[in-house]
Amino acid sequence: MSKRRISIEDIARRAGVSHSTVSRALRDNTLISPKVREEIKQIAKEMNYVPNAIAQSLQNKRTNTIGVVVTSIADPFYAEVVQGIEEVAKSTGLSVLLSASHRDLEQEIAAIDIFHRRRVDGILVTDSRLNKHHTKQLEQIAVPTVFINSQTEDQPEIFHSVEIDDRLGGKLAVEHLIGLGHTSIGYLGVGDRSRSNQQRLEGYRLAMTEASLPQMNDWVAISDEDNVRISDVSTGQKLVSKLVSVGVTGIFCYNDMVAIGALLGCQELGISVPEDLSIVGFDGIALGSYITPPLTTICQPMLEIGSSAMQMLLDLLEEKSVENRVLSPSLVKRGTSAVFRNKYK
Amino acid sequence: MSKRRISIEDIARRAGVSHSTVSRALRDNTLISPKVREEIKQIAKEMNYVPNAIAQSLQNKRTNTIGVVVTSIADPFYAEVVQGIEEVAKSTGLSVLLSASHRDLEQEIAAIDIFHRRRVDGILVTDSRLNKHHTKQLEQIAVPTVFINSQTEDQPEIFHSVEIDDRLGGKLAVEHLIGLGHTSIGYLGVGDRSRSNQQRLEGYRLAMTEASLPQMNDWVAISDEDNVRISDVSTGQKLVSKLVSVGVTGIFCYNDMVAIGALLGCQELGISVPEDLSIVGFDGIALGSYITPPLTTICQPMLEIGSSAMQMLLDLLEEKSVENRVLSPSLVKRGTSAVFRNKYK
DNA sequence: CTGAAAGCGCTAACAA
DNA sequence: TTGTTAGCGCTTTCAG
Repeated sequence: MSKRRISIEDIARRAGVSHSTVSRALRDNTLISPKVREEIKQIAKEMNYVPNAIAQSLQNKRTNTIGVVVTSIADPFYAEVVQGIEEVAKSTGLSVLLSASHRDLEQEIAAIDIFHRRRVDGILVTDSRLNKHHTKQLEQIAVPTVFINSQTEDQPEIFHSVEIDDRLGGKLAVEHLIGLGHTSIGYLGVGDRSRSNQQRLEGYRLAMTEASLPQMNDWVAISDEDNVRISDVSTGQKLVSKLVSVGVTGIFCYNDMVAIGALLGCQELGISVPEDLSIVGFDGIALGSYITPPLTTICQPMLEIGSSAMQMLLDLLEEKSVENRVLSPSLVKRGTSAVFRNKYK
Repeated sequence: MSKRRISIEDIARRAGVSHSTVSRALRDNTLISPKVREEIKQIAKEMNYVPNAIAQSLQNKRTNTIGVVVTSIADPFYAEVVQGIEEVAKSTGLSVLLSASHRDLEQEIAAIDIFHRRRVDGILVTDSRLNKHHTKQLEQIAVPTVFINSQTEDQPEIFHSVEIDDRLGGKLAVEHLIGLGHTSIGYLGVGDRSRSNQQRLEGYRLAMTEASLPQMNDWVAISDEDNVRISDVSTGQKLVSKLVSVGVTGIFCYNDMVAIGALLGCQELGISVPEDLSIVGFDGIALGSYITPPLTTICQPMLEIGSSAMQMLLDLLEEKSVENRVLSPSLVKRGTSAVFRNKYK
């Protein structure tokens, strides 16, 4: 905090009033006569007074700060979500503290704990790993918390959340491929995001079943959970050959980064997309539209996810009752998916 | 901050000691006998005590918080820089408040102002628009501040900064193209980033001059500064045709997003990269390596920029003297640049 | 080794 | 309409 700053006492002395008069004047309290109010504000300005938000917080029991836990700051998906969050936070005068969990439960808990000490007014957590064993802790914290796309399978009911309908997304992706005439369709998933991966896979199965299409075990490739942490791109790049070798002509990938990896893998293998293989991603990150061919994907409304989670938090702060939200993703048709054509015809 | 939390007074009462003893015990002050210390810690744990960082800050005149202003949270370049910042901040027990300026001076100032009220210990600003007219204000704020890749042309000496050597970067890019045999080389820049655009252009000119290559005015295309704010990708996409029509065979783009736009533009125009045209970007964002062909670029050490700016701030906080840093970018050869081949040979 | 008391900068009863 | 006084929860002299 450095040096000595001007305080309301300094202003009071200069204005020949008490410090509480200054406090009131600066906050436009109508008890103070308009004239005095203006004078005091003028003096404050002259003295370059900057209110001490820390002292205000201690008194008001409100920090006007929220904490946001993201998996990684450089993750293009959550970057957009955070942008949505920050915009509405800023417009309501809230500041945001940001911390990365790297999908690690320990780090997630540590971040929440720090937020707690700092007495943030609310917390937003993405991709949470918290499960019911932590429910008690969270209850004690007693800070309004909203989870965004939580990875917890057994989510306690007391949790507030904004989520994407992963199962619907998976279904849409696969239905799209089926609509293009594909019948041998694979799923390329990640092992370290239990819930969303599971749901997207369920969507895949659902679509296959509804279309009365056969399902082979080896049409589903999921990266090893306990693997050294490798990037989603590498996952896609490595596993795509496995799927191709068992004859699928369309692949639904867990997300856009995996899909891009798959695309890269195809290039290496000399497989043309979408001529030989159709690929569908998930997320709708900007990157997807810049690659060649542009990626067909299931788009999550990222900004909206962020802004509505933030809005939910604001409601919670005002003690309004809120309802968990499940947002729907939508298909964005681009260049990596095409009508099935039998090569050997 | 909600409800009533456990305070050291509560613990003191339960332990039958004074609150100052508790305060000392919890911070492992050796004045307190080891036995009492342990007891008190035990009680604190049982009572789920969480220290109030706000009260501590008020007393200590230190918030253990830094403020970071970025142009946009979803900007892939600054996202990586912030990641570098956050990592070292976290390791030193500092939390980071994040705010976006959208390259707007007003918003930048507003963000800094809020950080000031919140009494952050230090501030990091990327792409700053602040000029010497604001020097006084900044001096008054008297909070250690480090600028990252500032856009200010007349940077006051009192500013601390970490910058990339844009001119060197530009020179490297163009020398690379010259080395490939290109002689008609264009620059595709942006009008709203005065300093870095200027410097990169200078690097371009320098390389051309040193190679005794001719320079045409219409080989340089720069987006209209006062234009409605359009994305860098659109800038590249729109302006590339202009450059191509005047016969350049290689283009150095202001940054990777512009380069990607240029690439997209080429696709529309039926121009093959790198066969008909070589393109070099700037930044080295991950995205560049996922597109086809992968982007040749001038890479900035993003994580290092972030971590060294943060390190500089830490030194400033410890009242050490610091020296401004200018980091060197480096060429990353990938697929968008190739040896010049005369089509009409 | 421990406690009493002051104070960080502010807000808000309660008085005047 | 304004001033006095008491805290918010903590750290830190200064006594004991």
